[in-house]
Order: sequence, then structure tokens, then C-alpha cells
Amino acid sequence: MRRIERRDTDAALSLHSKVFEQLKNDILVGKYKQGESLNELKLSDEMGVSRTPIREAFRQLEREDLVTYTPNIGVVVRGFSAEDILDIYQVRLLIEGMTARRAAENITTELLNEMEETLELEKFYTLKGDAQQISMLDSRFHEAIYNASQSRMLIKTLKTMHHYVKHIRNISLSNPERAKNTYEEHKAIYEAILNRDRELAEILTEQHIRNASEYIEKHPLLSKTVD
Amino acid sequence: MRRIERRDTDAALSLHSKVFEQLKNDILVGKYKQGESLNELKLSDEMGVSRTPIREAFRQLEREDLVTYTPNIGVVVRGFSAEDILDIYQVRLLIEGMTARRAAENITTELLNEMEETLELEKFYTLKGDAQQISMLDSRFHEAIYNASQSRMLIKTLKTMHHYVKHIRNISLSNPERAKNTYEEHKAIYEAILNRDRELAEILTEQHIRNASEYIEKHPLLSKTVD
DNA sequence: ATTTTTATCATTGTATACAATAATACAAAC
DNA sequence: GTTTGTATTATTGTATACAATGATAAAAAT
Repeated sequence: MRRIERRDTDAALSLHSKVFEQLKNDILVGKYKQGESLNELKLSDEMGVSRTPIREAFRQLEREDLVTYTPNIGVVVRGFSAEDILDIYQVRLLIEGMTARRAAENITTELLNEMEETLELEKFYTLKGDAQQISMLDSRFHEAIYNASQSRMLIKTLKTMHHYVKHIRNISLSNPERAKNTYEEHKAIYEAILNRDRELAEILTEQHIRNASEYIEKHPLLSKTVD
Repeated sequence: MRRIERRDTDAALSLHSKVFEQLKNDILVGKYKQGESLNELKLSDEMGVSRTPIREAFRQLEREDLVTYTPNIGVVVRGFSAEDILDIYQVRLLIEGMTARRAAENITTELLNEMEETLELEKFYTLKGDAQQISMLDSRFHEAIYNASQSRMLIKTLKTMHHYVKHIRNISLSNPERAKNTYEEHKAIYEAILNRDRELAEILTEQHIRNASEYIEKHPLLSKTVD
């Protein structure tokens, strides 16, 4: 039983936001399995909060497509399948290239610095072999590109998919060779964006996604259903 | 033990769902303008419900990117700009073609019938010149393709964008010539999917989006900020 | 034994009460 | 006049109470 507590560091966040993050994570790591229905009273008891923030989190999970909701019955977990993962990479392949192109056009110096710093840290932890940190930095790198694209729809779409991607990445980046390749590919993309080379940024990004996708397809843990 | 089935005719929507639909619509038609903050108590008073369903609707609007939320302060309307509209059509151009391709591969007879019926009605109302109905049927046509694609991410992404698109369509389809062209283009796409011609379905859909986009760009009402 | 009905319980839906935080107005200090 | 501090008010955040609906089990009817 995990209780949600207010600490000084996250005092700004409201309970319903924390409940949302918690439930999202729990679903993604498989604590709640596909088809399982979530009970408001039980959850509020476990988390030490009332039903109100639980319900508000449910409405968010519903919009993020992580649960399905039926009036007077409640929410059941959707989880995601191997097909969903392939789906995500197909869609990413389609739109992340364009996002990188837009980033090359519109990126601010602030975000360029953010990317540079992220890359340096990524290099450091890749040498060190810290998969957890690498995965986190990978996310930061990609999100910087999303934000740089200046496209509201691309940002929203990619960020929504991203919480699925993060989960997958945790597995694929535990392979040191894939981690090293990822760093090299990121570096090349960064330089293309730095040089405002739209065409190259797009091509390299597409290749990067394709590589990640191919790695996943042949990975035994990920080619099977993940719920 | 008798199995109890839930018919979809007895919609019995919960209040928070209705509040969500209402607020979404109000934002899209411009009742609440960009930057305007939404007051829970005021809204619950106006709508004759308590704050609870209002807040739950807020959490949904937040996830749909229609408002921005700040803890302890509340939500403010995001609205959408001319750039956002161009954004939407650029992203649609990128992914609806692929969606149609997938639909051609995976569509069920049930959805084919749905498309056919939609098209017939569209023809009827186009001749009649009922812009309201045409717009609704246009949405139905595209959503049938989304659903046929069997891709969870494509469905989610496109449907999320779709509520913006619907609003734009209401304006562009009031032009009888554009309405007629739209019908012809839909019919061609339908036949490509019916014949399981992936390539053609993709190409025609891309062209269809491109046409719609071009019409919008030169439309005086839509080339300016719409909030 | 099976089905139907009825009663009971569990769970969700909504309203309201209270707590915590932010916004505002006003007064005091400089 | 501007700024700072403080009291007041408005608004959001959460918990709880009650209502409505669905699920379940027992009883009655066939």
C-alpha cells in the first residue's frame, strides 16, 4: 500500500495531479493489467486520499486513452499490446521527421542549450552505463525537439505518445550498444538542428526512429504483448 | 445466470460528460475567448450543476489541450489561432493518407456500409445545400476511416484534432462548390478503399486534405485568427 | 431445476461542507 | 506617492454525505 504524501518539494502539485501520475505509471509498468477495473473507494483507501481526486485523475486517464470509461460502471484499464507499440513507432516515423525539420527552422538558443546539456549528460551516463539516466535524458532530448517545433499539434501528439515510448525505452536502452548508437544518432541530429539544416535533421531523425523501431521488433521482450 | 446487455440507445450520459461537451463546444464557437479564465462557481451556477462535474470536465478539457490549468488558480481558455489551423492541416496531410491506406487494408464490411450510407446522405444534403448536415456527415465519413485503420494511435490523434477540424469545416462547407468537390473526393476515396487499393486511397486522401487546406488558406474568415 | 422477482449490497454520480491557497483591498510606514 | 504588511474576500482543493444506479444474492413462482 503506497500512500501519497505532501512533501515540501512537490507542494505545488495538487493531489489529483499526483494521483494521475501515479496511476498512469502503475498502468504502464503493468501493476494494473488490461481489462482490470479500477475501484474508486479501494484506490482512495490505498492512496490515502478521498474519491474526488481519484475521479478527477480518472477523467484524465480516460482522455489519455489509458482506461475506458462507462457511465455508472467505472473505468477499466486498456494497457497496450505489441501492435500498439508498432503503431506508435509507425506514427512517430511519420511525424518526428517533420518535427525535427520544424525544430531546425524555429529553435531558440535556450532550447539549443538545453539540447547540448542533455547530450553531454547522455554521453557521460552512456559511458557509465546507467540505463535509468540514459532513458530519462533520451526523453529530454526528444521533448526539446518537440518544444522547438513550435507546432501545438505536433507537440501534443508526440508528448501523448511519449509516455508509452518512455516505458519501451527503459528496456531497449539497457543494451549498451543500442545506448551508444542512440547517443551518436542524437548528436548528429543536434548538429543538424544547430546548423539549421532542415533536410538533414528530418532524414537523420527518421533514420533514428527506424533504428529504434527495428531494434524493438527483434527484441524478445518487446515483440510480445506487454501488459 | 442471465447476461445483461447495455444498449447504446439509452445514452444516459453523466453530468460531467455533458458539461465537458458543452464547454468544449462553447470554447470552439468562441463563447469563451482565449485567455479568459473559467470560474467553477459561476459555471456551476449557470449550468445548474455542482462544482464536482465542472471540475471533472475541466480535467478533460485540460487533456484535450483546450484549456491550460494551473494549480490553485484554475483553467484559462487556450482557443486556437490561424497558425494552429495550418498546423492541424499539415499534420493531417502527413497522417491521414497513411490512415486511409491502413483502412483499405483492414476495413470491415460493417464500416464499409457505414461509409456508403454516409456518402449517400452526403450526396443528398449537398444537392439540398444543407451545410450543417454536410459538415456532420463529413465528420462521420472521416471518422469511419479512422476507425477502420485499426491503429489506436492514429485513431486517437486524428480524433483529438478532429474537434478543431469540425469547427473549421462548418465554415468552409457553406460554400456549395467546395461542398460538391468534397463529396466527389469522398466518393473516390470510398471506392479506393472498397477496392482495397491502398496506394490510391492514400494518394486521394492526401489530395483531399491538400484541397481542403488550400481552400482554407485563401478563405478570408479562416486565414485570420479565430478566437 | 429454472426462471422471475425482490431485497440487499456495492459502486458510481452529484452536491455540499470545510480547508487551503490566491487575489484583493485597505491601512501603515517610508 | 510608493511600497510593504495585514485583513478580508474570492476561488480552488479535498473530504464527506447523500442519491442513483448496477451487481449480487436470496426468495418466490413456475
